[in-house]
Parts: sequence; C-alpha cells; structure tokens
Amino acid sequence: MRIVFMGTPDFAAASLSALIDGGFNVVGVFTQPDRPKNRGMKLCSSPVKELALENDIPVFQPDKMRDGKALEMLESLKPDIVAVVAYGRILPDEILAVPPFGSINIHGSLLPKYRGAAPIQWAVLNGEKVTGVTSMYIASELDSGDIIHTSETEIGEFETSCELFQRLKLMGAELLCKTLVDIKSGTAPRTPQDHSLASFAPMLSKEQSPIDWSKTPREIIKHICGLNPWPVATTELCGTCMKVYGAEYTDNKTDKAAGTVLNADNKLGIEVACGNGESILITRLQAGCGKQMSARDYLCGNPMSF
RNA sequence: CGCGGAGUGGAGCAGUCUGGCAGCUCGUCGGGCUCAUAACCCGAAGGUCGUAGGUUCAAAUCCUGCCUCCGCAA
Repeated sequence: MRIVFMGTPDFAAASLSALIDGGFNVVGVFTQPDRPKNRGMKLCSSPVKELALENDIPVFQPDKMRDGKALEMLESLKPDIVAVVAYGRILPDEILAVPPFGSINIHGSLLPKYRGAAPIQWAVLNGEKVTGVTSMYIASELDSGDIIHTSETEIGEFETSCELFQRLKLMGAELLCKTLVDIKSGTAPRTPQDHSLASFAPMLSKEQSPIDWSKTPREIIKHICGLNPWPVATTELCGTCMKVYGAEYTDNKTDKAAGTVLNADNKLGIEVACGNGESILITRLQAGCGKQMSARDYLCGNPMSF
C-alpha cells in the first residue's frame, strides 16, 4: 500500500519512525512549514520533516490545505491511504476523500473522551487513572470518526504529561502499524463513537498556570503534573515567582491558610499549605531567569524566610 | 541580527559596579553526642574562578576575542 503520512511534532515522528522501521511504503510526508523558533528565531524544520529527509522520503509543506495546491500534491502521490498523527491542521473533505482506503488518525486518548488538541494533558489534569491511544477513520467533525483500535495504559500517580507523551507516542506508533496491517488485510473493525460520551480537551494556556492552593493536595499535584512540560504550574511564595515542576505528598496537618509556606528546609524542599489543612512538598522548581533544579539545590543558594 | 541571563571546590549561590587574603548554605570524609535523626557539636579534604589574549605592582573583578549553558518569546 502506498501510504502518505501527515504529522509535525515529536509525537508524530515516533509514528513515522515506526512505519519506516516496519517496512511500510511511505511515499510522501506532509508536515507544517518551517517556522522561526527557539533562541535566535532560526528557521526550524519539524521533527517529522527531519526524519523524512533522513530516509529520502519526499516532503510536502503546503501553507494552506484549501487552496487546491495541497490536494494537487496529494493526488500526485496516488496514496492508497493517508495516516495523520498530530499534523496540526484540519483536513477538508476533498483531501480526506483522495485515498481509496480512507484517511486514518491516531489520537492520544480513549475516544470519545478528550477530543481536541490536548487530550494527554487533560487526562493527567483530571486525575484519570487510565488513558490510551485510539486509531480511527477521520470524519469531518474533529476526532469524531469511527474507532478502529484502542490501546490502554495506566497513568502513574506522579506521571507528568511530558512522561505520558513519551509513552503514548510509542503506543500510538505501534497502534498505527497494527491498524494499517488490519486495513490492508480487510480485518479492521469499525465502531462508531458514542457521541453522548464525548468530552473536549482544548489547548492549554498560560492563564491556567497559577496554582490554586485551596485545592486538595492531589488536585494540586495533578495540576503540576498535567501542565508539565507546558505551560507549567506557577506560584508566588514569599515574594518569589516560580515555576513548579515536581511535588510530593506529606503527612502533615496545618491550620495555616492555603498557600502559606510552612517549611523551606534545604534538606527537604518547600512545604506549602493546601486546602483541608493538608500540605504538599515542592521538590522541583525554576525561579526567575534561572534553570530548573531541585528545591533542595535552590534553597542552598536562595534561602527563603517565612 | 527577536529579547535577556549565566559559567567561582561535588550541588546551589555571594563576591565583579569601586582591582588587594577564595566566602556562604548544603553535600562528602573523619571524630563526638543522642533511644533516635532531615537534629546538634568538633575537625578535614576539595577550586587552573569557562577559555585565549590585553591593561596593571596586583585581575574572579577592568578591556577584547572565542567556547559552552540557560530563561523568555514563538
């Protein structure tokens, strides 16, 4: 089968890598145009583009999906199937209709839950114990297509979105290969989603970074884990603004107001009062223009008075 | 030329403006105290101050080049 792959970030590159290693016939790759990024605003290729070039796969980077050029490019490749993983574009129906075996997508949640841009982060934020990846046929409405396969995994109590991403991208890659094999052999199941159970996972924003200390320790820790690596939980303690990257539970009780620093021992970390008279211990943070470090290291050079 | 910060014993920092003994908290090692320690007391080891030049009686500190790392923003 002639496969056209569409994807952009690291998460998608893992799937493309699996296709290449699995000997699938990837005849072309669509990815977002190079954009100025990082320090120095240098023009950067997407991870998917880098990988495609290394493997001599033709790369296409249309600016728009609806001006006919993208359609022309795709038709010229005569794909049997299109596989989309985190491309970052909504594909119009005319594009989806090109490949005879259809267009499929890998999504980072157990659909119909967490449709949208940030399914992995929201699963962590909401304290889900289980999530996974889903392969589906792409429908016009976002992430609403018929389900082909799913693969489940548990979310660790302290697992960050960043870590979960790393696991799910591999699971997604594996699921994509399996799905393609089944479609080729005609054994792929096709189960419509129960749309009444759908929920949405919109893109995160910096506005949700500040920690609400009146919440419970678990809610706060899930907030910290879910917002890592971006936009990262933030707070202001004793006049210092900081990003919080890691925290642990404590057994301590307090009658101090939520958000009060209870302890800042450089052998432990920064203990802060939460709701319910409980507390958590901040263990990793980043303050000011500095780099990320353990709370212990931070306190060695920046003692806190409280 | 997007904006900005930083390289100082193993870790995190101060010292640089105003040149003049290598400093702080922690860790490590040894000893002591304690029923006990994330506790306390005593002692010790450990640094070409990123790098190459320059100025100076004297440079971590001032001047110039280079290397490396990081934050913001996207």
